[in-house]
Amino acid sequence: MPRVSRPSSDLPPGQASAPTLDEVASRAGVSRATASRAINGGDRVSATARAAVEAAVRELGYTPNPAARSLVTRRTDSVALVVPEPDERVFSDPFFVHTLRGVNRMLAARDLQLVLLLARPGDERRLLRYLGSRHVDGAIVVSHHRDDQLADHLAALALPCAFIGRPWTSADRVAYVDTDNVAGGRAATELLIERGCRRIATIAGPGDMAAGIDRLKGWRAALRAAHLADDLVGHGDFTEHGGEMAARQLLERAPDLDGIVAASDLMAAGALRALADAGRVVPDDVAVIGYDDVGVPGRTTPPLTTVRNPIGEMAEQAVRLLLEQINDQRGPRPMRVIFPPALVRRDSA
Amino acid sequence: MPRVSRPSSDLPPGQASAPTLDEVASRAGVSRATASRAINGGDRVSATARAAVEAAVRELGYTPNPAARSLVTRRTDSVALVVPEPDERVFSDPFFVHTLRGVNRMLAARDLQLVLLLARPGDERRLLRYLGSRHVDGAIVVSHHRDDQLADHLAALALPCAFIGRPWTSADRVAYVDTDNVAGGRAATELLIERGCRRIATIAGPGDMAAGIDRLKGWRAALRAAHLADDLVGHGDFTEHGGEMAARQLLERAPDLDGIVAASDLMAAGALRALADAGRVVPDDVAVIGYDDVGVPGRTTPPLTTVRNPIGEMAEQAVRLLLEQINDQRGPRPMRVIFPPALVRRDSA
DNA sequence: TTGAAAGCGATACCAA
DNA sequence: TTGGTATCGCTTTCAA
Repeated sequence: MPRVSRPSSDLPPGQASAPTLDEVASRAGVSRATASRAINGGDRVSATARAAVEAAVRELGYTPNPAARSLVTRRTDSVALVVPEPDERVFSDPFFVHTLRGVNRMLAARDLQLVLLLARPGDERRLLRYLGSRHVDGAIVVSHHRDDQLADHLAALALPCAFIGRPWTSADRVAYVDTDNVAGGRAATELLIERGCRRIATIAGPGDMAAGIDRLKGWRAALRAAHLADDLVGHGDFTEHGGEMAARQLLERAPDLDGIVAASDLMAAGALRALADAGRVVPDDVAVIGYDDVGVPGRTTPPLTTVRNPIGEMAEQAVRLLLEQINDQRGPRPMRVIFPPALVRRDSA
Repeated sequence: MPRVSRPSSDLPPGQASAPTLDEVASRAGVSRATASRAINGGDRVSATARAAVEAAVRELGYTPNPAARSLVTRRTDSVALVVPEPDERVFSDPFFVHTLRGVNRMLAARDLQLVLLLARPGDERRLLRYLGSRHVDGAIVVSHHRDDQLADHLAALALPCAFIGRPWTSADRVAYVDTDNVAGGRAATELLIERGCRRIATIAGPGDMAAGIDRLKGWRAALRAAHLADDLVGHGDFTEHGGEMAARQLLERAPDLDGIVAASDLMAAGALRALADAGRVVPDDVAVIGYDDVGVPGRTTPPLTTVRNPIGEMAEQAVRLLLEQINDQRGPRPMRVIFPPALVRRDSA
């Protein structure tokens, strides 16, 4: 049992109720309307009035009541980041963490607050209810899975939204940013082929996420174009452990494999570990290439060659797409930004 | 350059403006007041009226406007989770991730929304402005550092708040939950002593966090009580990499060390790696003990003996402390809940 | 440039 | 149990 203690205290009796605009106005000797203008747009206010209001604001420590404000502006100045992930896996993936930080930074720059919506499968109703009641001006959705049908629901809500990563359904009805994952998978595979690999496996991502499917498709296309076998498919869940397990199995199935295309850096790192355990030298015996290029690649042994996902720009564009919808009163409308993949060569391939 | 495309679309013209309580009321054939009662408290409403209102709500897809509601209730029904961490490190620490999830779960159970406030050092003003303007009903603060003086500021704001981990300052003015880190550090060290270790090092946490300092203090107390040397102090930053580096240095300084007390599991995992590289067998050559017991310990080789931090319960109690303040109109008042440490024996010590 | 006044959409008091 | 109405704090016409 925990120890609970409650020190005796003689704190001030209650919360000093926050000052209102009225108080600011009367202290500044102007009307509430003028005070409001001085604080906001600032247009059409005399310098004297503005100065007086600003002084009053400072002296009183005034902050506008956000509820009152958004009741009339119909803006909440906050944006939801929706993460439809049941478990904590998402937080251990640098891709997601950097996305979160990128989005947060872009929003902060525009004085918008991020509201984190962690949605477990059962929470979906809650989630939609929250979004539906306009607590937020819009939503950014990451790590989207096949079954949540989030895009359908959001499109139906007519709530401005932007997906990071192409949604499974309603891709023509909602805005999203993505990289060309097919091209990325293909480029990664072609690099190994050029290097001389002939027995190339892949560790694919989850089958219920667009990125996983697309990168696999790119791998397959490259192999077929080169008339190489495309039977070596392992499956991981974007985690390091999953990548390690998958690599072990692949090595068992095909001891002659000489290349691995992993659908994420974390999985590639796991594969490196499995290869080291098996006594294979990277890249001489087996070349390995990852995906994402964030956080992981510099720290592995050897440093990972990978396909770069421009996370910062993706977050930036997602916020831009969202704001366009929020500001254009016409409501949600589809738009997409697709980034080309970029190979980053280090030492693993 | 990214590819931008904007498919032609013929979407519905604009957002159907959300239905208001008035519309619900008139559709149900009752007054707005009755409709409000039926939807909320539900007390003092006839069964007929209630049924009519509920039907109207369903047909119209009505959701209360949160801004209007909180303008009068003076509640926002949302709570901030404040994370004063400059970098993404915090997200790679399972301790933090589980705390986040625990808090989110407890809040969701009470229909409160979590608002994530990631505060970089420069953002401190922004942060306080946000909290000061009563966007949220209260705040939970984790991963608190010496320099941010957050506790002082929050106490001054008179905003209900609860810290997870004892705050540096104002510990007597704000509520917090914590584990007894001194006792934990001591217990961990005593375990190694009982095991027969005589040259025991520690990898301490950051010097600007209470948990880091306290665990170090416990380690020192145990060694002194046993008349053993307490000179082997390494420093890490709660990361695996930091733990590995610290362990390497310690091994160099004291090749005869036979025990390591790490202030977090992640750092212990790093130490395990360093020891393996150095050819030391754990626990026979060197016993290792971690701290936290979440995520990491089962996955290391060998599995980590550690000190358990009851994260779930801590999150639960933090939310409870916060809600007590929110519901008792008397405003913030200090309270603490301290959990006793619990050793979890596995194979590393 | 300024101020008076009309909402925004809910809750809650008070009579009925 | 119900309905009328004041109120929450702010923005935004509309006249002056």
